[in-house]
Amino acid sequence: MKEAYNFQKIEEKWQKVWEERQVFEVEEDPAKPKFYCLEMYPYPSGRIHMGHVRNYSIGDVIARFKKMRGFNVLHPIGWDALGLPAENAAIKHGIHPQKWTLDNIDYMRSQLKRLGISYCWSREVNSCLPEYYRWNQWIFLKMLEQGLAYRRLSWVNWCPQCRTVLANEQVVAGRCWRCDSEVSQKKMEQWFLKITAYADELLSGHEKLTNWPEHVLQMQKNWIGKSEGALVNFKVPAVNKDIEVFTTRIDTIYGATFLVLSVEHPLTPELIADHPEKEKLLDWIKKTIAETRVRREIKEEEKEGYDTGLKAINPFTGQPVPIFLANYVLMDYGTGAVMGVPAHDQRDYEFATKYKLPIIPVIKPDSPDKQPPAGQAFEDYGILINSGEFNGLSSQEAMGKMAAAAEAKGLGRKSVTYRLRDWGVSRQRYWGTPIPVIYCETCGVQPVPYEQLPVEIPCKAEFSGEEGSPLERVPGFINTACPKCGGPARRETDTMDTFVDSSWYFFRYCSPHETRLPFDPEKAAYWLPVDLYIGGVEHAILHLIYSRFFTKYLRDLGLARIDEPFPHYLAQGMVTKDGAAMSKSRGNVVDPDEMVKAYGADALRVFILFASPPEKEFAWSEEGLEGCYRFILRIWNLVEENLDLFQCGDTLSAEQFDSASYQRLSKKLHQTIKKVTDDIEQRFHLNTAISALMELTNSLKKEKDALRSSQKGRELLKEALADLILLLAPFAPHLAEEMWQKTGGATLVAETSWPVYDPELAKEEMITIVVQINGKLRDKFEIEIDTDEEILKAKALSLPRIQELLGGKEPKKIVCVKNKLVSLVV
RNA sequence: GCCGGAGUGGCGGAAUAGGCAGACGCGCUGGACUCAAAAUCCAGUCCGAUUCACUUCGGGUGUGGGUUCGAUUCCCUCCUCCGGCACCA
Repeated sequence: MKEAYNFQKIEEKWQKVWEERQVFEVEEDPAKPKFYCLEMYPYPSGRIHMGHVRNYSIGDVIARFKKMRGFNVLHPIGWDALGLPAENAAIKHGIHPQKWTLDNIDYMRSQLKRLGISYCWSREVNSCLPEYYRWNQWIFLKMLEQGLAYRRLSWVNWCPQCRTVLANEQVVAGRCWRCDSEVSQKKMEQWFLKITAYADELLSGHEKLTNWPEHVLQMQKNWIGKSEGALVNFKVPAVNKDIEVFTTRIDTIYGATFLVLSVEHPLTPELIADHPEKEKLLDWIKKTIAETRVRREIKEEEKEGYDTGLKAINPFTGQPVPIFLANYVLMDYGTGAVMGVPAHDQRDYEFATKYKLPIIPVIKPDSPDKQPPAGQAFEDYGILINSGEFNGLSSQEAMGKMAAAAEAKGLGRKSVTYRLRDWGVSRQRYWGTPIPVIYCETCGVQPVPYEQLPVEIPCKAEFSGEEGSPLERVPGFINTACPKCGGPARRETDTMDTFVDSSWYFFRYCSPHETRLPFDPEKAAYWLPVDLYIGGVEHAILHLIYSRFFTKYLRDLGLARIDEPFPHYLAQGMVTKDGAAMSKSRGNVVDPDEMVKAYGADALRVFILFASPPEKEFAWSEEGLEGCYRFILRIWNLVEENLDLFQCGDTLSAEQFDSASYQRLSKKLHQTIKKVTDDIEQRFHLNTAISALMELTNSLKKEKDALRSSQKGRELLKEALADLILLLAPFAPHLAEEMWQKTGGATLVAETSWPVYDPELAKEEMITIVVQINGKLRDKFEIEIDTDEEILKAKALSLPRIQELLGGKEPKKIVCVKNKLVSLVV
């Protein structure tokens, strides 16, 4: 009696078994090779979406596969549980952020379990619990001690909608990355982490990341933005001060006919102190600062500047040059001051033209065809002219010599500048890690002593949505005693950017209940680095660069022993429907719950892995899902129909051995094992691995009747079915467990070894040789593998069709490739 | 503007080292089963010719060129789409 495929019953059954038997719980085991498989932990927004299903299904295939291959697999999950939406929910629906978050986690955990992902649940990490975020505070204090965490007054990106400060990375095209409202500028005391101290290593470390997608490395490179050049001092006799500029083109310095300072430059007030139109200037400066940096970027405004009336001395020419203030110079890059070389820089050219400043060419193109069109600066390298003793040198030679000359005279030096800026971590928010700092009127800024950690988020607070952090209105939180003098003091009310949490959570998984340190260094040394990290490319810059920074810092603290946390990063593609990313506003969201209900977790997993390779975009289609459901059903029926083979005692007596059929299936089986293994292990092409399983299933269906008519055939059929079940296990684990049990498997599939193929049996013994004439396919023939080229040639020439086409002519040339083809040229 | 990635049937995609383009799946067409439908099973399905037919021929991987006996694959040109950066001195 054939049993119908009841996925609901089967999936529930095996999820329970895995949980009860703690199949995926792991401990360090030096005897086994380890494998740390990690997917980006989710923000508990309420429900799992298809992007999560894809991310976690990919990871689960790898984790289950590695386990079957004998690895000690760590496959953890947790929750990126602090953050803005919880607070918004509190404002909107009056639910406490903690309750909202914990409820969401409970539901999403159940969803992940329903998908059958093989997580080690005892290591679950939750960043909104004090036992986790106290270590954010601990790390922060360590950084504070070493000057890597610091506080300064700075212009910050301010989102009026979210009423908070945003990191540069959270501003996208001048808008808030979350709510899309326009970002303005505000000056505030802010905490920063000195990621720039690691700028060079973050860049050079890329060399070790050979298993990262090229475009992600490129994005990080752009973000770090290293540029090598020189710092040069221009003296300003009128105020007896120096203005230092950064330039990557010191070879053009003889053409520097003016200086331009950012309006925010510290010397600005002094320079305009005696300006006749001081008031007008101050107004303009105010306006320019108010106009956000961000907005300037969008509009690419016309360059606008004011002459301060003062002169600086070009240290190379000795000539005085005017000093301007202008809107196109950024204070937070380089020194906030640049030398204007209008002949060789397009921006300076436009500025000089507008304000009628002299344009002196000092670089000549090394070939006439490089001459730029009229109205444009010549920005390429070339040969120096009008440059005194440096005339005739190439730009490259000149840069070294001129920097050395400047240095010798104490006028400058070689220098490297980065676009990367320190990481502003202050947030005026409630649902975040409190920054563990106390302000005392007498003692100033005091760190919270380690033994007082954690500084907990106070339970009671009001969520009115008014400006400022809710923490500012919790007296019990704010008012405290100074740890140094014991006098009355005030707590910092800013909380940390949630990217701090995710910068080290992968360490915490190694020892999630550690109470003395953020994590146990010995355990971390066993598990780390993460062998495979899988997640969306939207985190290519932020999360992945912060995590690399934290890893290097934790290494320097002596806690970690690795330089890079994720040597292998698999950037998973987006899930789309109707040509666009799934989103509520577009109304094209497909709910995983409904799909699991209708087709089962196994079918959903198989489909989401089958329809495109992991790194590419994935287009949702319910027909496709149905197709995968049918595939699963076909396997189920195939196994059901042949269950008798697994019963003890062979009752079938027919004996008609079909050798051809036997050979075909045997070869197909071993080739499939090879292909599925290689596709998962080496290429992560899970889609082609599944298609190979489909092919094997089709072959089994085709050959099964012929095979069942002999003892030997039945043995092979049995073996093939058993292997098919094992190969299927990483993709459709519930189905595999159920069928494995039905066919008499004593162990759990999850604890069974991966099938091994016999290379001899996987080999083709006959191979098709293609015959081409002038590159066109004209005929083909079958021959034994590894046949000598001479024989191939003879055979090809003897083919009637080829002889006919040659018409008695001798080929001019014959190319023979073993096991491939014979190519004739006439 | 600069940097990176990608363009293959009606659709998602395959071709792993330069060697039979279109595996596998969806969709579609025809057939079987059925009173009928659904489900299932079988066959076909790149385009255009050609043959009663087994067939045979031509074209074909965004465009145009190049290297090669041979190019989806390597090189150059251009087009389109996607992503990142963007007054960075």
